[in-house]
Amino acid sequence: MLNKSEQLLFEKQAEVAKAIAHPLRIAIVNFLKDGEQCVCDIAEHIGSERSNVSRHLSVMVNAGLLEYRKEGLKVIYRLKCACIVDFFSCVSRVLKEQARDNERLLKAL
Amino acid sequence: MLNKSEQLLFEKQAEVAKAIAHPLRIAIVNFLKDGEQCVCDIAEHIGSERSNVSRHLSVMVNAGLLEYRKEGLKVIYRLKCACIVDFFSCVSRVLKEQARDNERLLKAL
DNA sequence: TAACTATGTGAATATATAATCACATAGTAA
DNA sequence: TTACTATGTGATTATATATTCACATAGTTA
Repeated sequence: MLNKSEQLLFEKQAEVAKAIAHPLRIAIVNFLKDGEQCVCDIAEHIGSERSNVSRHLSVMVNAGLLEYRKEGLKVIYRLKCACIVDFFSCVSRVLKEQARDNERLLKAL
Repeated sequence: MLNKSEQLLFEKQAEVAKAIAHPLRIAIVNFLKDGEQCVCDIAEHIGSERSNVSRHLSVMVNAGLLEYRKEGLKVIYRLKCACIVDFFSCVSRVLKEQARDNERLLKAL
């Protein structure tokens, strides 16, 4: 059976994973890979309401994925850890494998 | 602005990420790192109802994270891709960074 | 000062996800 | 055959998450 500290660790890990697990947030992370951006430009880039983007950003800040600085009226967000790229390389491998499975399935029909 | 194919990719990636982003599912993945297991033993190990575990397993199968084989009455699940380890190494780095931040904060008080 | 802009948040709603219980099914063993 | 075991699923409920709109706030500019 799982002990308390394992449970706690898995909960923490799940929080971080949840903070990534949304299409808009993944789009934001991909945008920020190329450099820091203000809320307003992020919202325009991903095509969503500023208020909504603002909430998604705060989810990621709370999870420790992003950090920000203020510059006049603007708030500028950036990736806190470049290691997030590793995450996507893992996900991509899963997706590629899925694509291969689908191909095999099609051929078998 | 995001184009259609980018949007689709981010949705696919989010699906995979969501399939990992739950404490019980992370516990399951960690258990399966040491080798394949049947539903019944997984349920006992993580301390949850079999029906619930069964659903979590099917979420991960659908996302392409797990696969299974049947052996008599039992259904035995295993990781489909060992690369999932990379994902956790990324998450761990984020958590370590958070811990460091907290330490700094404490010292400043 | 007043008007403006970027951001964030409360409240409401919509939607998705998780957990539980009861039950169906399929294989096993007597 | 009957009784048993492991698994999965329908239906319900509980909980969490996402979105939108209206508005408040803070800094900017005229």
